[in-house]
Amino acid sequence: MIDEKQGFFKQVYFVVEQIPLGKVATYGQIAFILGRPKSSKFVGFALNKNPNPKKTPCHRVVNRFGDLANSFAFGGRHQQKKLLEAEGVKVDKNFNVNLNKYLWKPDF
DNA sequence: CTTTTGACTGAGT
DNA sequence: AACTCAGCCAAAA
Repeated sequence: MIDEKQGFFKQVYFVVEQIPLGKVATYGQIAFILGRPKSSKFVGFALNKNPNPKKTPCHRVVNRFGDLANSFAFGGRHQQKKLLEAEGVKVDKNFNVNLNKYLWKPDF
């Protein structure tokens, strides 16, 4: 569960870590889970800091259209695309994923 | 302490 | 869904 006593960023990392392999989540969705549906920016902001790139699968987080983030801390969109495809998520040449198929359905 | 910032989103045009 | 405007609010400077 989410420890609300921890920082907002911490919660973001926690939720992102819960995204199952082969699925993706949107910033707004994560923000909603955290109780701050309007703070979608901060989801990305938190990942931008990305203190734990090994533990936080930022590549599974996309915007509401299913497009990969404009910037990417791991080393570029190509890297992200590669990581997603390695997990069974098909990413097209425009770095877009099929949300209807791959969107994560959280249990919260 | 105040101000800036930011990987977004939704409504309006 | 193409583009713009504004809101959202925690962390960093």
